[in-house]
Amino acid sequence: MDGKISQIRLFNRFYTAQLGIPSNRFLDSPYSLSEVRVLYEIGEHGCITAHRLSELLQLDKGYLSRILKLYRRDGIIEKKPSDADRRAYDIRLTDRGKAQLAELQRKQDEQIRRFIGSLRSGECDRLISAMQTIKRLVSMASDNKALGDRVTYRAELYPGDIGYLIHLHGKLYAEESGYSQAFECYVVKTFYEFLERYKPDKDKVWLALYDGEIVGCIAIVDRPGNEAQLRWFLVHPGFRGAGIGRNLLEMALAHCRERRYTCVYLLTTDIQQRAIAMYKCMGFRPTAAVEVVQWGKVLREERYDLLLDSSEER
Amino acid sequence: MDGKISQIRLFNRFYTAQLGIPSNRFLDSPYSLSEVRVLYEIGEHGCITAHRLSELLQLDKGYLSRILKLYRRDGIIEKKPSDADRRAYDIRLTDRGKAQLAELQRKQDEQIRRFIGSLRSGECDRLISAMQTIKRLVSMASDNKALGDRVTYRAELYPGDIGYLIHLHGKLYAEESGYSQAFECYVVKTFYEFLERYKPDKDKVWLALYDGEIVGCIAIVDRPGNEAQLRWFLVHPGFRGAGIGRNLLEMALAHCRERRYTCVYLLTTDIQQRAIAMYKCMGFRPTAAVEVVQWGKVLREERYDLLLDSSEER
DNA sequence: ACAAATAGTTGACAAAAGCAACTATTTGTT
DNA sequence: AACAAATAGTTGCTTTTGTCAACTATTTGT
Repeated sequence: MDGKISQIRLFNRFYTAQLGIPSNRFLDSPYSLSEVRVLYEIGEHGCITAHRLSELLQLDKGYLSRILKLYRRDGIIEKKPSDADRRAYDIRLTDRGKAQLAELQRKQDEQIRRFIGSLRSGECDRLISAMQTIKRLVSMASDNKALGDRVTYRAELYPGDIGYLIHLHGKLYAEESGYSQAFECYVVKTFYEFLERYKPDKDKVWLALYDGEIVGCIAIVDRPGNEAQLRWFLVHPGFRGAGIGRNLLEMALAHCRERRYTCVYLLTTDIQQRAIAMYKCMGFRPTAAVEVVQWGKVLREERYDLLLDSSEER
Repeated sequence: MDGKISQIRLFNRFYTAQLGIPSNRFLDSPYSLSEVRVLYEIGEHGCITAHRLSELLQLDKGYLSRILKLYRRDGIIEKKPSDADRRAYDIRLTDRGKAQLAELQRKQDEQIRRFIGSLRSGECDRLISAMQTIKRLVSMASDNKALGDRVTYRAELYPGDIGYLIHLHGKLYAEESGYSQAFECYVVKTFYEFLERYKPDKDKVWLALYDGEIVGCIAIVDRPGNEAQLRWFLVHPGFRGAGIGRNLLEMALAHCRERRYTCVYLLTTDIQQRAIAMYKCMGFRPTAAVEVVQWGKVLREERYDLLLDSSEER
């Protein structure tokens, strides 16, 4: 945790240094940084009052008043008394002001262009997506919005999803349970078999997505004897404890009830205590167990079953 | 491209606003932002001259001189004439100065802690990794370092790699060539078959990594009759044109020569013109072709062969 | 050996930002 | 409806922040 904090502190320091923050005469324009920020903000809002501006930019209203006076003198903005409140004025950019703003943006763009000129497109894409990530997370941290609201679910597979699911299984089981590479090979095999005899009307995969990336999944595989197997249940460690696992499980079991399966079973190992607790909570009961040496570990492979009473459906 | 630039411009604006840049009385300390930046910089260097400080922080030397005077008055720093240059002074923090700096960092950390308090660990990890990405890319853009230097190669598979390779194939072929999901299933199958009869001494996979992430790969699969098949050749679109593909191909072919294969062949489709050009350039020649309807497209599947003359080895 | 450059200091000054008092209006309370 | 409290905006005054140029003491280059 402390490491994370100092990382952020370092980034802030780095970025302020990069931007060369305390720079006046912003980009050769006759205006200072604060003045330019005002210009941008007016441009963004189209029409705005001084009070709102000072709120948004955290500027002293006296100071702001002077900046606006300057802009009016230069023909950048025009003020007209607000209809709603005759103490206040609606401020908007004149054509000249719009031109000035466009010119500023052009200069800034030019600077950025030169700056990223040496980056390859893939690197540039990474830069931008990293910036968007920060923007989103930073505004989220202040919004204090719950994680659950930012996670979406999808019951469809898009190209790349299967590979990513295999990737997650291989990576997370290696990191968390010390499984060897052989486990990932096994996962490839299970997916291969699944895809070989995939029945779209019966088999189903649900994904939990955060910011477009898969952070959880679950699947139901049709088995002989009107049974269903629950597979590939996984939630990314950084996103656990927010009910994502529960949501996935509930979606999968709802599907099983709807399809009138008589029984849902799953195979797991004694290492997956967190998942097992959740299975038990949903009504699964252990029905078989066997010791195996697999994936570089000695494991107790367990089977859990949940009998579905379709009469509950009424 | 213009979209990328405006994204970056927006981020800069957003982040400066977030940091609340023009704030004096930094974090309730008796010092201003500029003064604190000086304090940080001295702390970081341990011992530094005023000239170097003004260079690093882009501060006027007169202004800096006054800041240092203030710090000396407050017992934050001590100056002693430099041994090397008697015009200059070595500046270091006193114990009191170190305490002051630590206190500042503590306050800043506290602020950050409160700030990220509402984030889940996975989100926080994303935030930090995004910040590191930006830091790295931004310093790289000014370093003007070539991409090639930032890409590493690895001839070993770690857990998660296979899944990620399948993911990349599924995603990129869908995006670039319009292949359907079925293609990814096919890739899963090819990997399944590969892993089933994997011969560590003969079969080989090479990965190109950028910032720890796979951006390219190639593999050699042992085939009957002393032949080798070249498979899964791929370079992430954002990283093409930097010689990564060529490097991968050369590594793979060097391996084939070393293992004294008589022939290397590969299967591709007419859509992959970019790869085909590279194959041809390395000496591959078309040997067979067949029209197929596959993966949602009508494709011309082509086979290319490269005969290896082991006498060249001498 | 001597001109040019460099590290640091200081005085004078301009720009940026904050504070408080003031006017004109609106809002809320009884 | 009357009136106190709050709000939008302006202005004068102040402090803080930062710039510029002149100056001293030393080092560097030729």
